[in-house]
Amino acid sequence: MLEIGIIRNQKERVVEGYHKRNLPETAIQELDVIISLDDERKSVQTSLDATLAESNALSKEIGDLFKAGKANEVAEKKEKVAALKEMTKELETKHKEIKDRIEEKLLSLPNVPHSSVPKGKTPEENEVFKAWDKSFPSLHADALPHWELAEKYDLFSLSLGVQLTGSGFPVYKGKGAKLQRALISFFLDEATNAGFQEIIPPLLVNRHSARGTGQLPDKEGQMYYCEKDDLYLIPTAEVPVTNLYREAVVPVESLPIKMTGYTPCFRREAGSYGADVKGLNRVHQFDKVEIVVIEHPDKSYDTLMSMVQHVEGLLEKLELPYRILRLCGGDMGFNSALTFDFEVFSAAQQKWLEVSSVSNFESFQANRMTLRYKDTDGKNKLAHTLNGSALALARIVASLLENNQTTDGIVIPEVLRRYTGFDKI
RNA sequence: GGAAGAAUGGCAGAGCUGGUUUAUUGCACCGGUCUUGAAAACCGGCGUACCUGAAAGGGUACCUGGGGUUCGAAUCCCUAUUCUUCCGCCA
Repeated sequence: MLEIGIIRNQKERVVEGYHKRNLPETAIQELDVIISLDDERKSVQTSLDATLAESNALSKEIGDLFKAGKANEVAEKKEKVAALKEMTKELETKHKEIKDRIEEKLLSLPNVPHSSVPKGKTPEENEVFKAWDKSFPSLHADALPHWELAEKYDLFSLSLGVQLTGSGFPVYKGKGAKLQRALISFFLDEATNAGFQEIIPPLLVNRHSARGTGQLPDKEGQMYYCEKDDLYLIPTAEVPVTNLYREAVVPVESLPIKMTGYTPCFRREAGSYGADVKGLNRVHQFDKVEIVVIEHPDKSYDTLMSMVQHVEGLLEKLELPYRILRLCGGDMGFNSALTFDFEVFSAAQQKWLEVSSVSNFESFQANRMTLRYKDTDGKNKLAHTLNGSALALARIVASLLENNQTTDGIVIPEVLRRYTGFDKI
């Protein structure tokens, strides 16, 4: 949720940013509506506070009269307070109504893109921030896509998942299962070695948490929901891990707070279809190691770059061909101010697969969940939050299988062998 | 699942027979006195959000969340949530 102060004081920057996102003019006009609603809110509060002050004073006088034994003089004052109370009620209702309307409008506005974000509507307009300048792996003639490799080596099965649950819920088996576990351990070890504290969070969250990181109301339809208990299955570890600091005030010295967590992720992916959903390209349940940072506003962009480097390191170590994109305004998520996407090249499918997304949300999430730090001047200020996948498993597995296939098996990257215990599938 | 009790400021912990209450006190923290320095002792300060104001200041709300009674509620009533203890069930 955008800070109302930013809308009031930096309106030009907001408008410019929204143009980069290609928002319709009606969305931009909302800014003025919000400002005038906020003006109204202020003036209503001024009268409300004055009315309350008057009743408070009268009540005190009534108390004093009772004590002085002048109960007979009380009636008139009581009537006055009763009249004030009517007024208070009206003003309170109005005040709440305006506040709710402002909140509702603020919730519907996306974050303001960072100045480096390119204008654009579609993924094609994303900027290649770092291209792959080495050669792609050359596969043998009978190279297979990962879903066929899975069958050939009995690594995972989507049809068994259908039997148990439905489409998009893979069942990993044998070396396929071990490979999952190896990747998770590898990613977690890399993150903890880089100073991220490991967290194992719950996989279901309440609506406050879903709202805190911005999944609600924006992505309600993308989450699995347990109606009976009013809980959501997490679409990413970002949700529980960031919400550990919901409504917290942390000392400035404790920044940055660096956390990592492995969780399965659940996504309904409503509306997806076609070739993109083949194999592990798009599934409803996948494993992911996430990194989350709570940072001082002055340092959040340096931190973003160090997170990008961390993810790059992982892909280097896995020896996968990758590139980094700086997302354009139109392709960037609702909450983000700047996002770098990582894509790995799948040699057998001949296409790039998104395996990580690293973003700075600035104060957008922090404002929604009131996550603050106590500054050296003693004031509480909104922190910045950042997160990134490091990494999402299913597509890494897909590209690993495809890129590393040879005529006599699939080669496991060197760094993973101590986790898998085998060097070839 | 059943029964009883509890939820107060960074922490501990009063108030809870309704009326000089943001709230006794202790610890922590900050400033000062003393000291060569530190500790101790003593003195002073010490919540958050919003409104108003150039500022100093003034005002309002907040004692888990929501609702109610009352001229007036931390204090009474209802409700939700969480925690503790006991009983039941159980990986």
